[in-house]
Amino acid sequence: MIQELKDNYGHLFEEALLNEINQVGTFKEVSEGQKLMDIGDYVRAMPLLVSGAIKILREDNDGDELLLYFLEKGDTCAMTLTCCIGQTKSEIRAIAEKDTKLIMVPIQKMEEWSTKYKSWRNFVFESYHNRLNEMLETIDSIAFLKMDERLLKYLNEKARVSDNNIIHNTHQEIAYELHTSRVVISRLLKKLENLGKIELHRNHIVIKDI
Amino acid sequence: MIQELKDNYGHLFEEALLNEINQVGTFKEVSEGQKLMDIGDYVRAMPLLVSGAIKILREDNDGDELLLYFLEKGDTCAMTLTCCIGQTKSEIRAIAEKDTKLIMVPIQKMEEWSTKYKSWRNFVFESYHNRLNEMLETIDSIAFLKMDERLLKYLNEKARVSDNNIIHNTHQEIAYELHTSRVVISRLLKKLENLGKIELHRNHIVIKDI
DNA sequence: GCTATAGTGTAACCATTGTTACCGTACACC
DNA sequence: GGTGTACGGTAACAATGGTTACACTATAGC
Repeated sequence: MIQELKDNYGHLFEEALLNEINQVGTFKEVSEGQKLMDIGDYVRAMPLLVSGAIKILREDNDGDELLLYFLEKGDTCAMTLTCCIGQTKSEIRAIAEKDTKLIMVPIQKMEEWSTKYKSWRNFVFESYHNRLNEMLETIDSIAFLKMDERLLKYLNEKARVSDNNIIHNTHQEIAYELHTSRVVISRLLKKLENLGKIELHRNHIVIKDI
Repeated sequence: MIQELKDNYGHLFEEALLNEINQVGTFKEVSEGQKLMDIGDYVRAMPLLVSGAIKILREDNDGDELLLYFLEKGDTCAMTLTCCIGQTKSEIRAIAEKDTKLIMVPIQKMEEWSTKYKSWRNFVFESYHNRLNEMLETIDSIAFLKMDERLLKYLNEKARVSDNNIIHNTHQEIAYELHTSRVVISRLLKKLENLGKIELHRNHIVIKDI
């Protein structure tokens, strides 16, 4: 595990902290589609992403979903951080977007490291910063963009995260994440195909012109 | 200033920290409608709210606005925190919702106090936590609610923040903050009046049934 | 009092998105 | 190969919200 740590967090943390993480952290692999956390769950450990990607979703009382953002390697979940401290329940759902490796750190260490390591404090603050900005991005999209623009942005983001210009999703799945209906997505995708931006196939979409 | 500090932050911070804040902080009063910070501004000090309220707004490239949330006494601006550290520009606009008193703390102290005072660290984390949750609330509203529900929520929130069931705003102003048009707001307000929930007057609205 | 202006009410119309319904096709499973 | 199911295309319609246009009224400034 120490190698993964050094590769992904070596530029952030000093040797001593890396060693501490190595001692108390547990390595975890999750496969695509697996749920890491759900709304209402209590949080007992903090994830440090080593590889892969995790999507963070919000859900309302009627069960309607909405994709908030993705976590990638080098990221951690800011929601978790605050939940740890306040002992509150999770407000979001986390699902592996693809096969993902992460290191789980027990929450008790949070406080201790915040005192001891400046790099840890900076990492935590930076994390909050990134997450807040991603939330702003999300708000911008929902508030200011029309559905076709949101869809295009979504497709590009998906392609970027999966590092692949082929998106393996059904129209229904896309509709869930953008909180709209399958028919609307099919309609807009067809329009994008006619514009030459994508190619539609059963169960996957090829991004041609990003 | 020390009295205001003790009244509003005495339960959070220890004596020593209160004294430090008192020494390096500067007292500031802003009147309703005054702009505290704009998008693109660099941030040099961190505000601790003593009384009043500040509204936080987001704007897109076309100049369309959207209300994100309110800051009230005991709050600080999490955006500021991250901007301080990263030396990045503000992503949001802050305008006094009513006459407001605050204490400005120079950003250099942030790092120092984070090492020295556990209560400061907790305050900062708590702050992030609250702001993230407020952003989630905002996302919920935009994504899952219809305009009439959003309007009702907005009116209630305004009434709560101003501690007054009379809201002194024109329909146009409300439209800006909800990112819609004046006509839509007038239409929906009239509907709410017909339902007996509010009373419409020139330049103000009375909330009857919250 | 007269006038200009800001604020509000309302109708008519349009654009976008959501809903329902139905069809054809690919694919897995038998 | 036959069948059931999931996936996607599309039409028709409804609902919501945005736009334009215009009328009326309260108020401020003269």
